[in-house]
Formats: sequence, structure tokens, C-alpha cells
Amino acid sequence: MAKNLVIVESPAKAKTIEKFLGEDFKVKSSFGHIRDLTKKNISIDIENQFEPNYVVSEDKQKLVAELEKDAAKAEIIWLASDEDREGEAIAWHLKETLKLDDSKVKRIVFNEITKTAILRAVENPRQIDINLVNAQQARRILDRIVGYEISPVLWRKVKPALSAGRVQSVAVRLIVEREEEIKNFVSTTFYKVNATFKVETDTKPLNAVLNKKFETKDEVISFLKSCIDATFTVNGVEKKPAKQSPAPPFTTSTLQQEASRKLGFSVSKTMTIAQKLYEAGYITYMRTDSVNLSELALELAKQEIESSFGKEYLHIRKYTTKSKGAQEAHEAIRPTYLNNKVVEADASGKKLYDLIWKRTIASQMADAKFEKTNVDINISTRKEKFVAQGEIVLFDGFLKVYSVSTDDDTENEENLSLLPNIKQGDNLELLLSKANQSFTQQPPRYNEASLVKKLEDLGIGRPSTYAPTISTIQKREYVVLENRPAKKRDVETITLSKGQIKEVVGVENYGAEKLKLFPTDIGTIVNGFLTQNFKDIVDYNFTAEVEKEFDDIAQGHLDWRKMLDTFYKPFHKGVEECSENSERTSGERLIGVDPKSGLNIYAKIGRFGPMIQLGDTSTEEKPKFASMKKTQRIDDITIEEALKLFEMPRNLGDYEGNDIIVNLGRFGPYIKLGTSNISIPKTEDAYTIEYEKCVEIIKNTPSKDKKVLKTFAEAPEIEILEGIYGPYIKSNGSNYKIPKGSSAEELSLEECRKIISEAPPKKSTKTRKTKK
DNA sequence: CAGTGAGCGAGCTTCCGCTTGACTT
Repeated sequence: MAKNLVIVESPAKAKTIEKFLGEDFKVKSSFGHIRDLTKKNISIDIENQFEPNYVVSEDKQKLVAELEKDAAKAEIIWLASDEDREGEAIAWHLKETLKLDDSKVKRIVFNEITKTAILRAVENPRQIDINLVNAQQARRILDRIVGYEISPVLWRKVKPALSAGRVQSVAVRLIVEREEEIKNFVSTTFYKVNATFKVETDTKPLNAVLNKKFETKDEVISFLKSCIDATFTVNGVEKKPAKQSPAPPFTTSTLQQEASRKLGFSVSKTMTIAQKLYEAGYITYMRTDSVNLSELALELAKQEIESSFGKEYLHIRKYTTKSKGAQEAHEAIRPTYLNNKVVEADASGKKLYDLIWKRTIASQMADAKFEKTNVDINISTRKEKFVAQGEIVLFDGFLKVYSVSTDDDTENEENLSLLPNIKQGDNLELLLSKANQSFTQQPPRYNEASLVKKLEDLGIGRPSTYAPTISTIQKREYVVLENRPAKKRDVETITLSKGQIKEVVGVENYGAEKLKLFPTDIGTIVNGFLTQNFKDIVDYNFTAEVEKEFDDIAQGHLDWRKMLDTFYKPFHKGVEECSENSERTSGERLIGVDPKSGLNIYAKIGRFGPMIQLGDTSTEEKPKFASMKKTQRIDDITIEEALKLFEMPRNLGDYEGNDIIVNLGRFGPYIKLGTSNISIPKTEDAYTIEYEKCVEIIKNTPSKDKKVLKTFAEAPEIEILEGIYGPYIKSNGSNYKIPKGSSAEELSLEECRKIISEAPPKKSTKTRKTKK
């Protein structure tokens, strides 16, 4: 039996390390945290100095029992969780939970997985840093208090099952406020003038841009008029060197951004693929905020660059992080072996690996060098100048393998290239001058990746939570990912050619959106409620401020319980005041009056989401209600659209003895026919769909008869059925998996009963139940 | 799995950060 037990966080890491350490060491993984506050209540004894109540969750009990057994047999237990706040806490929880004696525990850390680094770590053990652990406890408890005290206020004041938190609520706020900026944005128009000149000494024409933008068409026309008889002279030709440096290696956030821009991957898709590459040993850990590369990686990069591109392309660089709150427990994301250009993976895996390989290699390559040329051209009749820019690449450097893309989808940049041969004093002949009408652009909406970037800039959230946060705010229906078609607008183009000024009006597309984050009514209303009642918590600087205090705790300068006490007193007072005094918030808007009944029509948030109310609640007559469609917004729904919602259900008449009833359900439009319900495809409109079409849908819907493999006369409640995941047993409404190795048709009643009685109690049924 | 919204009140919802499979009918 091994004398040493090493515990790391990740099983993939455990496997690698075991190889380096030899027979005396057994390496196990804790799979992250092993215990936490209980989920069902706040789990903190606030009166008793914020004493937390930690429990080992059900899915970790087996693991903890195993670790206990291994620890009992070992002489020394090496706690090798990550070198950051959470890692230190994991080590401490392990020590506490496994009841390890101080004399047997050694805490070691390494932030690269190489034999030298690990052996060095083993030679330099230390004790658990309790200050750092306390900083984590403060973080954990503060997040729990914020989440579990504010969320219930939302349940009472807005809608059940909503949530608020230090991270998610700021994410929603960013999206809501950006939408407001867009709504208030007034586009202004301006004109950019460019010109094409004939050059005496070259056949290639010279393209230039006027150094002034005009606001009105009159200004443009007067400018072009003054060009008709003007002479154009090259005033100066200036050449200067320029360079571009490569981007640093990937962190989680930059990988998500680049995979989104270059490969079109969602944030969660990127993480799933990266996880697989990591488990296969192709890349280093994918949840990191560090841009650092290990000495080993730099050596591998050097070899690869020298052999593939030559010595002149090599430029070893050390990058330092700029992001707030980075803890740098891991390396940057890089290929484990840089000479490995292609990996065995599916198409997406190959693409993501290729991106990581290129970014890593490029980060250690030389700057690209350019020569930039600026030419200004005098106009004899005006003081404005035309300006031409040229650029030639002297040395491509890192651009040989990688160029960073930007979020700017507007191709504003001129296509820079080689200029024709010209010198100062040359006279130019104007061939064409063109003024294009342009419009100032509204601020861009966030997509998943740009939201992650913004959160990281604010120091909010961690690499392991970016993807889950994005999914949470969508699950709560605070925001939606949507596309918007382009709109059209007229654009004027005014040209001057051969002494003639002409105007043309064309049409341009603008404002198309693809997979952008839009706030919903609920998101907007909850954000309004939070910014009004919990201003400090949703402040963009809140996280940065508490992080400073967590750092003080980690340094031993601040007591964690005191810190929490200082935070809690005013916070809790705010919670109580808000739940007593603030009004229920429904975002109610009076749309107008129903022309038929004269009743008021309101749009508001109800218990089940956005709805239309016909009539007032204070009157004798009970109001009528109808849910709004997902695409409709309280802000801009019209009376006509609202009244249309009351046209459901529609009875289209008899079909084989039953009425065809078209209605809207929780899962969208459907046809009710007798006892069966049939979904109406998205291509049809439930408000206008006709009888014949419904019959067609009914006929095309396969009957839901389940394939019964076996029944028992003695026990009619037990059935063996064929499902999409293979055969299973159904008994009294519950389903049971058939153990591997047994044939479904040959199961006896006794065996079925045994499977049913031995089945583990259902764990996750709650999450699948309809939310009621 | 298929409209609900008053009011009564049971009993439920909820956070962030660290890690992977188990699971779905």
C-alpha cells in the first residue's frame, strides 16, 4: 500500500501526476469542492458570528468515504488542490471532513503539470493558509446571503422562482441598460467623401479620403462644386515604420471570445469541447485566468517555431495578466505538446485545437513589421485635405499563423495596400469624387462572448462560472438570445465626375442582429426593482470592492466575521425595509380601452409571466386574462395585438366525433381533439389556421401508442416498454432502468419487482417536475 | 405535458465557485 496519498481537484490531473510520482504515491481527485452550505436554506447561523453549516452533498458521499479509507492507510496526505482561494478552501474542507491530523497533512501547490514542478512542490510543502481559507468562506457566505435574502423578496414582489445574485444580477443589468441606451439612441447622418486621382507617373490610380466629414448635403454639394475647377497637389509623402505584436495566449474568457468570432461557437459549446480536449491530454486546463506559459511550454514553442518558420520568427515573451481579480492558479490554455499540430477529435474539436495551437505559437513569435505611407493632397480652393494611406508588410512575423479578430463587424477600415508611385509636388487629376451618406451607429448589443468579456473587465465571475451564468440568466427568462432581420434605409450618394455633380438614392440594409442578448420584460422589471431597492449590490463596482476586503482577509489584516458583520447589518435592514414597504411590481402599463366593452386593457407581469388584463381588478366584474406571446413586449404591444390574444381557444368544428379546438398551451399552440393534444408546428399561425390544415396535422401525427414488450397478468401495473433509450420497466407511473446484461423480454415478474424495490430513490425528479 | 392570474395558505423556488459523469422514456 502506498505510503503517500495525494489529492488534487481534477481526475485528469490525478492521472498525469501519478505517472510522475512513482509507486509510493497514490493520487486521487476530489472532483472540486467536497462539501458546501446546504441547498435548502441559508445554512448560516448569522446570530452566531456567521457560523456556516457545511455538509457533504449526496453525490460526494461515496467519494468522501473512499478518500477516508485511503487517508487512513496513508502516512502522509498531500493536499494538492489549486493554488488559489477556492483551492485552499478545498484543501481545508478535505482536512476537516476527513478529520486529518495536522502532523499527517502537507499542503503543496504547483501551477504546471511537469515532473520537475511536482517534485519541487513535494520538496517544499507548507501548512494550510487559514487566512486564505477565511477569505473564501467570506466570499461563499456573502454570496449565499445576497442570493438567499434577495431572491425571496423577488418571489413576493415580482414573480415566484426568480433569483438574484452578485454576478447574475449585474449580467442582467448590463444587458438591460445597453438596451435602454439603444432605445434612446438617435442616429445622426454624415457624409464621407473619397476621391480617385489619376497619377502622372503611374498607371495605378490613387485613392484618398477627405479629412473632414460633412453633416449636410448642402455642405457636400458646395464642397464638390469647389472641386470642379480646383487643382490637386501632393503636399507631402511621409513614410514611417509600424509594428504589430501578437495577442497573449488564451485564457477561458479570450478563448470563448475568439471561438465565438472565428468559429461561431457558443460559450458553452467551447467549454464542452475544451473539456474533451483536456481529458484526452491534448490541452492544458481550460478554466484559467492566466496568460502565463510554463518554461517547458516556452521551450517547446521555441523548437516548433524555429523548425517550422526559422529563427527570425522567434520572440519568446512573458505575458502578465491585466484582468481584475485574476488568481492565476493554472497556466494559460495551450496544447500540451506544441509539435502536435492535429489531434484525434471530431470536426469541432479539431478546429478549437487548431485555434489554441495557432494562438499559443503566435504568442511567441516576432512582431509583424510594416511601412506605412501617409500622403496629403492639397485642394487649391479649400483648406480641407485629401489623405491617402498605404501600407506594406516588411515582415509578417506572427501574422504568418494568427490574427486576432475584433467585434467590429463594420468594415470601416480601408483596404490598405501599396500606393502608386508619387512624390511631393506632383499634380493630380481628379477622376471621381464620391460622398457617401453614413449614419452614426447605436451601441452594440452583447452576445454571449462579449458579455463574458465585459464581466471579466469588471472583475465579476470566474472562468468556471462564465458559461453557467449565461445559462442561468436565460433559464430565469431575464434575457433571450435572438436574431433580428435587417432593416432598410435610403442612403444618398453624391458623385462628381467629369465636372458633373449627380445624386443617387440607394437602399442599404442595417441593424441585423445574430444571436444577441435581449432583455425580456421580466429581466427589465427585475433589474428596475433591484437597482431601486438594492443599489449597492448591483453596482458595477460591488464585486471589486468586496474583493478588496477578501484580499485583506487573505493577508490577515481583516477578520472575516467582522467583514461579514459590517456588510450584513445595513444589507439586511435594506432587505426588511424593501419587503415591508415596497409595492408589488408588475410593470403594469395601460395600453388603452377595449372599443367593444369599454374596459381598460393592461399589459403586466403575472404569476406565470407577461400577460394582458382586460378590465380592472377593483371592479365587480372579474377581469379576463391572456398570456402574451414570447415575442411581445409590455413596452410596445398594441391594443390590436392584445385583443387578438383573447380570440383563443378557437373551435373549428367536428372531426370524427370530436371538436377540433385550437388553443395556446404552456408548450405553445396545440390542437385539442377529445383527450389528445397535438402540437401545431411553428410554421402555422394558431390564430388563422383552418380546419383542413388541422385535419392534415392530426393525420400526420403518429399515435402515441407505446411499444409494450411484456406484461404480467398477475401484476397489470408492471409493464416492460421500449423507449428511445432502450427497454425499461414502468410501474405505477415510475420508470426503472433495466440493468445491463439482462434481456428485457426474458425478465420474470420476480426480477422486475426486485429491480423496482432495489432502485435508488429518485434524486433529480424535482428539477424535471413542472414548475407550479 | 396542454392556461393558469382574486384570496386562503400549504410547500416550493434562490446564490457563487470548484469539479465530472449520470441521466433522460
